[in-house]
Amino acid sequence: MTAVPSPTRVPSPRRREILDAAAALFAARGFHGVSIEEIGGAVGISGPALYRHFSGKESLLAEMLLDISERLRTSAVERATRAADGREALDALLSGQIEFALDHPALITVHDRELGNVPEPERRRIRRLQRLYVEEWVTVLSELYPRVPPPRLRAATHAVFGLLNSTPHSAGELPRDAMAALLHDMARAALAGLVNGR
Amino acid sequence: MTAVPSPTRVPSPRRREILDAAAALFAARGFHGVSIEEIGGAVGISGPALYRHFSGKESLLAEMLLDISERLRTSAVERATRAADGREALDALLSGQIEFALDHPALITVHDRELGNVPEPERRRIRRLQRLYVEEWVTVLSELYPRVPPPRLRAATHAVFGLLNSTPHSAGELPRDAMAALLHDMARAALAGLVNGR
DNA sequence: CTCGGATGTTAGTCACCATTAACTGATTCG
DNA sequence: CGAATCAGTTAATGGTGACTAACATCCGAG
Repeated sequence: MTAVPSPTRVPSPRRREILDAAAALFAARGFHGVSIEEIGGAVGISGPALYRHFSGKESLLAEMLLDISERLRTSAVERATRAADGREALDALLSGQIEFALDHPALITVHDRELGNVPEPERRRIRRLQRLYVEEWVTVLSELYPRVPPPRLRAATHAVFGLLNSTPHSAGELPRDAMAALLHDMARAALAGLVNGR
Repeated sequence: MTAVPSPTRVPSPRRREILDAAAALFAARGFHGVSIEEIGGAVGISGPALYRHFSGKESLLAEMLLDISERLRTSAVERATRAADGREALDALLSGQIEFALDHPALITVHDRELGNVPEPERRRIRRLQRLYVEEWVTVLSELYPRVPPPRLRAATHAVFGLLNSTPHSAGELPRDAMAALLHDMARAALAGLVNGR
């Protein structure tokens, strides 16, 4: 009985390597469009060897999404609490999400595409983390725009995520720094437009 | 030899029904995550009966994406040419995209998710239509913001699409009209932020 | 030195799935 | 009345793919 390492806190480099390769493949052709054999091939081992590292294809996906959700949320909490005021907190959240989206477009893609393929125990946990991440933003925004009701802020948050996560679509259009600045400015303006209305 | 009706201009109600059901399923679990049997089941017929209407699963997807791309683009061209000035044209484009995104979230989802699963002759056509759609926006925007270089406008356009297409994520947050107005305002503000910079 | 665990490999197995074949009942139209 | 076409049905077929089994190799302790 070879114990498959569960969500341990010290992931072997191999596991991470596999997760990265799988993310790129899933982003390109979708979870069901990629075979175990291909994922293995992408890291130089072949097919069933993956079962030495993950208990199955679905749990590989689950761990991938769980990891992404956790990284996003903990980073958000850290950044928001470090900030002095609301405006600074918002900028910190924006920078965090933009950095992540620019550094890991494949993860962004998989993250909002493949939740429906995660089996049920983990699906709930991922959803929970995603909700917490959104609520982190809503909290910051409601300090900044106290007159805007929370459902509106939630919708606005999702809209901003959509804006920031457009990076996989506008891949080579601009150099990284210019893209980061553009997204930051547009997002901030969009949120300001929230309160100005028409 | 039963002639399978190709992209005809008068789609039978049955075809449309099948396309709608398939779109919902693809949006939920991805192209390869849905079986022919399920698609048939969703419209009350079973499995192979689909081949009376489409020549295969891939061509079903191809037709779906082609139809979406065409609707988006022709609507954009019509609206833009009908408008009096740049500002009006932009508002018309915004309204069109928002209306579509609110009415057909599943189509939006499939549209930017599944292009990679369309076989090659049609893939090119779809890409072409998508590019034309983007260029329609870029044209309008470059009239409105003549000092902003086109690559920047293109990136901004993708960002705005991301913002507007967030509707599948913020499903029940707001009533439809409020959501439409919110998205419109945020998008316009985001684009204005394009030129103001910081 | 050797034993055990970690990490691979190749060769099944078993399910599922897209597609085709063969057949059936309606409806239309000549 | 037919005959053809339309729109279904159920029963193969063939391929692919996730997962398991059995076997090999490499190391690092004891």
